Formats: sequence, structure tokens, C-alpha cells
Amino acid sequence: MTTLTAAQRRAREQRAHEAFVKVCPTNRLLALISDKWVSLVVSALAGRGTLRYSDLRREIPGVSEKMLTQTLRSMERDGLVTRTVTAAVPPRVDYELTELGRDLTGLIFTVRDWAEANIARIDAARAGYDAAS
Amino acid sequence: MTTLTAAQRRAREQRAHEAFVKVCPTNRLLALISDKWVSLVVSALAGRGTLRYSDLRREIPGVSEKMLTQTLRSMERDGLVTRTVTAAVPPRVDYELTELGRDLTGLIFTVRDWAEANIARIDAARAGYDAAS
DNA sequence: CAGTATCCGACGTGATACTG
DNA sequence: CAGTATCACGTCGGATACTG
Repeated sequence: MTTLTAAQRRAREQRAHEAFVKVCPTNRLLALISDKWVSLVVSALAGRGTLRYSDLRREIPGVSEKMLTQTLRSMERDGLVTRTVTAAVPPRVDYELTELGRDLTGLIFTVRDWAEANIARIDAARAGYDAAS
Repeated sequence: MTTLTAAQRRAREQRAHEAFVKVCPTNRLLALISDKWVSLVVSALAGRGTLRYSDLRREIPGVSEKMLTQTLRSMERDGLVTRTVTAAVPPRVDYELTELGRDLTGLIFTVRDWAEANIARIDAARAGYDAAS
């Protein structure tokens, strides 16, 4: 059979779309920077240069150990930070932005600037919409 | 008692952080544009001007009616698109970007360009990391 | 100090069916 | 044509406890 039901066609489109979204650079980057903690880690490191694990915990109030570790690991894997272990007692681990990480900082700041310049327009639209309902 | 346990202090920080994140313009904007469908709707409308609901479904393969409706409603609420209903048989609803929506398009394209220019560096870092493990 | 391990509840997403 | 309503599932993030 070369004919497909509507459901089958939609299912096929769905799979094709899923595959596309997974490799689409824009979506992958958005997933990266919109991660709940990544931009906060980037901002902390951008301002301070090098920070220890415990420094980062202090700089980012509210982050749990689990999420901070997980975030740092994925950022290391993506080449955004370097992780330097110093064998000592007590143990010491330093994190620093790579060049790629610093390049990404520029983009994040661009987004931040647009947000701060335009969020009021979104809020106004939202207020109007909610009032009209 | 003015003294707090570590757990109490952390819980307080947590709530303060939650409150901060909710109002932080950058996080709010990132949540908006990193929505799975928003950037796709913006791209579709940016290229075509005005589109009907069914056109959008066709332009964005894999979107369900539920998610498309939900996305369009939130975008209308945020002032990114206008929704124009034409009373007729069959019913007709047109969607178009607002000026704010077109401004946002510029930012999304900036992100897209950065992504396309730099995704290879991330992939390379990832490949190296995974190979070393 | 810098993590790791496990459990669990909330939320986002999609499938399916129905409507003005 | 353009939606709405309901259900089910998977993932993410947090709380808690333990370790080299």
C-alpha cells in the first residue's frame, strides 16, 4: 500500500520533525542557554574569572549541589568551562570560562540587553490582554 | 529565635531565588523564545506575513492542534501576534506578527546566526569529551 | 571540600476524542 | 475550519542522605 491514513502521515511527520529539531543548531543552542542554571554560571564566571565549586554555590543562591554539579559537567562537556582539580587537603576544584564560553557570554548579554529593553512592552501587552478578558 | 538552621536558611534562599528568577527579564525572555514552538511560529510568520491557522499547521510539521493553539494564545497575550477572526463559513482566523513580534524576530535571527556559526565548536568539544571518557 | 545516590512530585507534551 | 477537553506519560528539578 502506498496510501497512508491521516494518522500515519501525521506520525511520520512527527518523527521527521523530532529528528529535525534534535539536530537543528538553533534549538540545540536555545536548549543550552535557556537551561535554568547555565546562564547564571556564565554570568558568575564572566565577572570573576575563576571560581571554586563552593564559590559558585555562594554566587548562585538557591542552586542545589546536584544541579550545580550537573550543570558544570554539561558545560564542561560542551566546551564552555574548564575544570581544574588540585590534589590537596581539602580538595580544590576551579572552574573557568573557555574562549567558547566567553564568546557565548557575548550572546547571552545581547539577549539580556534585549530583554531589559523590551520586557516592559511584553508586560504591557499582557496587562492589556488580561484586562480585556 | 533569630537563629536559623542551615536547612531553614537554604529554604529561605531558595524562595528568594525563585522569586527573583520569576521576575528576571532575561529568564522570562529565554523561557519565551526557547519554547518549543514559538520560534518556529515566528519564523513562519516572518517569511510569509499573514497566515491562517491551517497554514501554520502545514508550515510547522509535527505540531499538534493543542500545542499550536496554546502557543498562539500565549504569543497573542505577550503581544507578539495579532489574531483576526473573520466571521464566515467556513470560519477563518489570520495570524500576523506585531511590531514587537518583528523586533523579536531580529533577536531570534541573531541567536540563530550565532548557533550556526558556533555549533561546530560545541560538537567538537563534546566529541573530545566523550572520547576521553 | 566537592561531590554521588536515590526517591518523588510537578510540569510540559502528546494522543485521542469531541464541538461551534 | 478552528478550535476545546481529557487522559496518560516522561522528564526535570528538588529534598535528603551518604562518601572520598
